[in-house]
Amino acid sequence: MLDSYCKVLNKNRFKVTRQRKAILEAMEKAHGVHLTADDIYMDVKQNFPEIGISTVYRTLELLARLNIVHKTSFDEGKFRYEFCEDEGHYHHHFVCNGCGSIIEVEEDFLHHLESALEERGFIITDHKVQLYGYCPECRDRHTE
Amino acid sequence: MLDSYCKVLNKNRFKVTRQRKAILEAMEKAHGVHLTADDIYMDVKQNFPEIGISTVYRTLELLARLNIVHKTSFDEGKFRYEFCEDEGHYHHHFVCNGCGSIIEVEEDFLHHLESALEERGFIITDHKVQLYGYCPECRDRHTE
DNA sequence: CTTTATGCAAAGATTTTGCAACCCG
DNA sequence: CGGGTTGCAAAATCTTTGCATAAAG
Repeated sequence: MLDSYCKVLNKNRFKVTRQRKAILEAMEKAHGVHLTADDIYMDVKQNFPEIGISTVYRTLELLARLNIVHKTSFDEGKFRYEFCEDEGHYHHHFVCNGCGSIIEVEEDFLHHLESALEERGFIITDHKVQLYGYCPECRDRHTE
Repeated sequence: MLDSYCKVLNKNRFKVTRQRKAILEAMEKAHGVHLTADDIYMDVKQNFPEIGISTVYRTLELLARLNIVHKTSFDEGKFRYEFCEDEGHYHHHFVCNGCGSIIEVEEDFLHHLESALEERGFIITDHKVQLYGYCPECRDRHTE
């Protein structure tokens, strides 16, 4: 798992440093949880006090560029990061208005999502869908 | 339109100030566009140079609490604001990876959304779904 | 060894807050 | 009038950047 990420780094001629390994390990340890840069910084710092927060940001940006981690905003004014493979290509989350907990959701369509969650005792008050891609104007520039 | 928002302010014992009216007008003028606080600040400043950016933030926060505007992040590191009524309760957006333009989408389910957009010449590369509400633990506290 | 990566500190960007002056109702 | 509201400046957050030093390959 961790090794495969290191291979991706090597393959792209990026160095596998202690810091990068520590960050990947911290994220692996918190599997399924959406971490902020600061969450990761605090965790890595325990065993690696010299690490700087800028290294964490730079590493996360690199991992995002390599499609190893996914960077998302849950409308909190900061970003959270998770491994891409945790949910494949698409991202379905439930955000609790009460405690702010973020829960992964598996189903494919919204009405399924909602009724499945409500059967499990959740109350859905709102949802948001964001599609990403290329609009007709940018399409040709992209496919060239 | 603007009047109805002022009524909501009055009804909740908030004052209808020149600044609040100017901010609502700026948002109405840009109907359908998702504005940042700074977009609104810059626009209002043209006819109202004394306005402060903190007034814009405080007003937007108030309007969001009153369900007049909706505050969302499009993963840009800042928030954007739009009138709630523009799309009812739910929020469907298309974000172009090329130019960053944000386009409203009407349909109700993801597969419909995607095929409809692709028929119109869009390329969909990714999507994100976020549901908001209460998890079973927070549910009772909320419905009390 | 050479190049990339790091840590620190400083800067940027966005948003929030304290407080005296101001103005809506 | 009186209390909510504003503008300003300063602070708080989160994130990025410049640069000399360190370390990976």
